[in-house]
Amino acid sequence: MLSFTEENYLKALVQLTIFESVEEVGVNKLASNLEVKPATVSDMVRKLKEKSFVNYEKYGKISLTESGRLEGMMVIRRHRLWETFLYSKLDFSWDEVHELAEELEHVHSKKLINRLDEFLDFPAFDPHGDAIPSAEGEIKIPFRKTLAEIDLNHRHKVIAVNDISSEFLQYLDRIGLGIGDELVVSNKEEFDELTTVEVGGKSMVISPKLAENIYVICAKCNKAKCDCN
Amino acid sequence: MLSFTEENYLKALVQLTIFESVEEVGVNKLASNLEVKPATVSDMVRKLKEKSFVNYEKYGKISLTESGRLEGMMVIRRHRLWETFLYSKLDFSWDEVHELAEELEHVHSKKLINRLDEFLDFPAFDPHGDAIPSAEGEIKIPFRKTLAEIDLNHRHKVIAVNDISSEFLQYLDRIGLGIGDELVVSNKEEFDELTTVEVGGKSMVISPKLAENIYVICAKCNKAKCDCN
DNA sequence: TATAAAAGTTAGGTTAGTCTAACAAAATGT
DNA sequence: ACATTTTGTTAGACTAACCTAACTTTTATA
Repeated sequence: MLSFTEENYLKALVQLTIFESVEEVGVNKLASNLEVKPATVSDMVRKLKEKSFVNYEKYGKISLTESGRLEGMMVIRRHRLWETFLYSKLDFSWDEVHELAEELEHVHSKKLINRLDEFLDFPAFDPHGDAIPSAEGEIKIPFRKTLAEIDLNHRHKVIAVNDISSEFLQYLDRIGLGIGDELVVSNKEEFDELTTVEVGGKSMVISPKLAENIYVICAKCNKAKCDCN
Repeated sequence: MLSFTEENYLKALVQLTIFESVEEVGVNKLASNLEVKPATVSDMVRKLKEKSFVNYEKYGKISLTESGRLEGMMVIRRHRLWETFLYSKLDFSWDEVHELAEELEHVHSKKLINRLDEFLDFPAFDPHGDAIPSAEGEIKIPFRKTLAEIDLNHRHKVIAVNDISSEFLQYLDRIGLGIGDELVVSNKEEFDELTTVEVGGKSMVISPKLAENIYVICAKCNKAKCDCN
């Protein structure tokens, strides 16, 4: 069984490679991410290599093996499911949940986490709008963009919101925008950064602040990093 | 902040002293309870004494200080609340919950555990029928008796059951006995240990096996150790 | 009450995960 | 292409929690 520490290394590696769309990462970067010294990482990486969780050669870069990737993903799955639980069942605010989930994520039990998943009704995203990996360690929609970042006239779908306070959700409700809606940005005003959005045959103007809090993916290829231009 | 290990020592001390109604306990007993060697306990107890969690003199007995008692009680509170959560919300069976709660009990957050308490509707007992300490570290009904142990003609209330398998609960249902019911033992047969119980105006005969699995308290003073004879 | 048994302590060793300090390799920039 | 900077490694040390083996104190019993 993996130790608390080993799990944190694998989680950090997933975040620094897979979530950043790069293959490998250096010792220094991993060390600063984990807030330990490079010397410590050097040692630990040797241990993780022996256990076949990473590929590594002296003075080289670190990359995850398949089993390392899976273990790291499982930690992230647990983290995000617990965050969702704390937020949606125990009424914690979205900014409180991370710290607690750092502890809860290390409880190892596939059964527990799958039951929790079911109890939460198989959520796709955590309260920060990050996708929750499946029990198989897959993230269907790994990358997000905000409404503020997408190209004009390209059909997108709302998948999550960043600020999930009830006021924010009520505001979205009032203007008629919700998770799952498909939309197109028809105009972005340089001068005041107002974004015009077409949704459900209607047109609405959205502030930069609002746009930055709405996550979308390409409606056609179901990815944020899409190439279906 | 207390370490995982220190918490386990304090939890064990609560179980070996308070729950057994004794003041103090020896190194060997604590060691065997924790499944470590006496030498290890000797060291650790010195550390706990420095932190004022226990009273201890060389070659003497170990007892909890008030702060040690409180910390130990908090671990048990967390353990029992998580067990209740796993059992009543995630559909784990009563024999599966203990192991998982051993891990969950070490997540430190007063806020989390109090929210969980609220979410579970302030349960008084965990799925094994053990009382859950309050946020102040108190157990209102610290001692339990089974139906097999109580005096004749003294009104008691069913507070919990030991075996909480669905078959057992279904059996209780069939014979018409449930949590909260008030009853009186009208007869105990020496020969075959059958117990006759009066409940809701009806009389029923109960096997020793069943009686040992039903926890009761005195209906008048709400305690198992009652003096209202 | 002397002595054997039980209970407890101490000394020294191990492992995981961290550190600092000194060193080595690789990358970068004129 | 060489010097400098960046990056990574190694050696040696520390702490927490455990161990074994040898020793000491307390307790129980013949």
